[in-house]
Amino acid sequence: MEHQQAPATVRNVTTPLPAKSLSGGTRVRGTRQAEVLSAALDGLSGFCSAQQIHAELRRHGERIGLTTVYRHLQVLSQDGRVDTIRDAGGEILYRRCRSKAHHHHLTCKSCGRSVEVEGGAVERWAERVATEAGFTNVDHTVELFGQCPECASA
Amino acid sequence: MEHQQAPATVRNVTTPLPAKSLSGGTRVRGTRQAEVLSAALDGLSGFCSAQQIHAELRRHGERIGLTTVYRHLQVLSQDGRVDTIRDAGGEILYRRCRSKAHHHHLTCKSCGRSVEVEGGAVERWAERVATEAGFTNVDHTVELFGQCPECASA
DNA sequence: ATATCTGCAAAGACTTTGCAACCTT
DNA sequence: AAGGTTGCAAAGTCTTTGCAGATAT
Repeated sequence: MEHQQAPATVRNVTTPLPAKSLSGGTRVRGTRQAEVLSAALDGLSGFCSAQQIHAELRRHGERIGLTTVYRHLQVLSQDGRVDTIRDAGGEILYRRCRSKAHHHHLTCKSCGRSVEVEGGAVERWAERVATEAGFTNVDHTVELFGQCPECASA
Repeated sequence: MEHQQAPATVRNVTTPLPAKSLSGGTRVRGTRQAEVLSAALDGLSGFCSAQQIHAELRRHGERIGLTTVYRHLQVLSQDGRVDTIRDAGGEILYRRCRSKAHHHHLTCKSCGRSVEVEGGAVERWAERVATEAGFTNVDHTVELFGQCPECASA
């Protein structure tokens, strides 16, 4: 997986290409599995692993293979339609992007729910620190973990 | 996979290594492997995976098994004597801690070298954002990646 | 002498790939 | 009918564990 911020040397001028009727939701090939997976992602409030999502779908009686789940999530993340992070165990966790802009996540350690936070300040800090060290083309990963209000009171 | 980053010239510094009398609770046995691995870590300027370190040691003629490297690194990280991060591929990367205080890393995507950066600004930002969302007991992970001066000019 | 440490082989966990059957267009 | 899609099985990664033999104190 490549963490590459948009290179400043992008000469690829606007080529919208709305081609397919990408009406808001997912439009790939109208397969049952694709839709079901998409719906599952919409229902998620926090990050989940491919295996968790798969298990959940099966539990609901859906007929879908783990391979398919992995393949869809892979494509979706490459297209930037889902965010991915890695948990402590190295598993990849997925979550549908809410905002299109660059952002970070504040995830609850207990329930897994997460909120997207705007990180202008961090962005500027990263840029500054990098410049001071002579580094260029800087990219960054930032994740916040804590306990959400609900879990804290419980 | 082709994780050919970090040249990580492991200098075979025959560190004197004070006569194995670790104060405190941890008692380590003075084995050749343990010393060699420790020396390798001291020579690292950036993060390296267990496999890279192992390969490097073997290249230098050291007789040490991959299992042993993994086991030592595991213990060292639990004791907080080495930092660990995960690369994009999910591999665990290790590096001897330089400063004891809380800090973050700015790592070169090309050569793997890294510098520790002080993150007061981020800490404050994280705290503020978390509080605004009602979260408590907040923790965070921040990693910066870019291209160092040397690699940029090369 | 003996509690540890080593390291090969095998097991585990997660993810990707090969490929024949299946389904949508 | 054509071509993308699916999913089982097998392969591939990185990492951990079982256990017998080697080693430090």
